[in-house]
Amino acid sequence: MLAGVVATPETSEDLLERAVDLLRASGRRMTAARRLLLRFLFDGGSHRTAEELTADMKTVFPEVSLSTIYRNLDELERMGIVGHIDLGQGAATYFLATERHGHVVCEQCGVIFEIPLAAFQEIEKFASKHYGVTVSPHQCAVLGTCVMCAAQG
Amino acid sequence: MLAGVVATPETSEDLLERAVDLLRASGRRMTAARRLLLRFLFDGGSHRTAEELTADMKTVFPEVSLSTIYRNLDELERMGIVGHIDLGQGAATYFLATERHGHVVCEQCGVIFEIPLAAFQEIEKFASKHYGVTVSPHQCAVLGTCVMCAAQG
DNA sequence: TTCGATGCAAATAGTTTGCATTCTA
DNA sequence: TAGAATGCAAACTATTTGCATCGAA
Repeated sequence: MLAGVVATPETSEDLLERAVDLLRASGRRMTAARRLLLRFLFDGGSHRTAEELTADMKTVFPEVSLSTIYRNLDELERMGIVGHIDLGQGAATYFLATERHGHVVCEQCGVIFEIPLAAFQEIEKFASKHYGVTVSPHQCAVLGTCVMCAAQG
Repeated sequence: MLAGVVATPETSEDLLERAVDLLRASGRRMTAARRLLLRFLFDGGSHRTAEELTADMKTVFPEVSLSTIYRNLDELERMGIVGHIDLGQGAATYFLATERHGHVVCEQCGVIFEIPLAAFQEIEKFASKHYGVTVSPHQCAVLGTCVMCAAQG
């Protein structure tokens, strides 16, 4: 899977601060793994899998374990700090929730493209009008085929 | 997972005929499992998992195996007879490809709602204009929360 | 009678969980 | 020093694959 388009969070400072505050406020502890995960989430590229994040972190902190990363990502997601998309094919990718956006993912190579929420308006309208459903486009990905893969047949 | 809104294929006769023709034409064989799967796909409700389909089929043909169903669904999908969506959470659901549509899925209870492709136009436009990506909305699902689940908190 | 299709069991991938241990507040 | 968090290994779910056998054409 290739690296996707990188989210360039405009408020990543604020978000990090919020993350730390929320952790503190909820009686959680600032452990080495946690601190490092936050650093890698904020410094590294967006849209990475738990495995990729763990691999990166192991270069600095070799004893960190994949399950800790999953547990922390889960927690950060419940706190609204990160989001993730899961295509059902391959691993889920995690990203900072600084800028809410939808996704289009190439089915062939897995590159991820960000789509502004505005483009999801028609879907939101239809879903709410006909089914009373509130959609959360940032948690999903529409599949597609990118130029490169289309060119290769 | 509750049963979703049922697709009411308008051309299911044609599609079944096409399925049989395609199978014959490509040198494939009309086995008991294959015939039965087609029958259950066309007669039963839409949006069912491989496991659900297998369970249904076992009531009539107990020795059928899950792997056969996966293999056949895969084949039928490559032939354009069925489609499937995979939320990454729980099993993928399969449906007849008679009527192309997108999906919105309730994250809490899994009910599936169909969204007309027209509602995906903005996404298609944006993806093609900015990234050169061709999207296939029928193969994806946007997550959301249905009225029932929203009411329950 | 060939070779596509099947059933079964084992393998796989991604993620989650149980539990004894470690470390933060 | 309480109990949150961790690492490790094992469990789990959905799906795929290997292989001997079966059966449609």
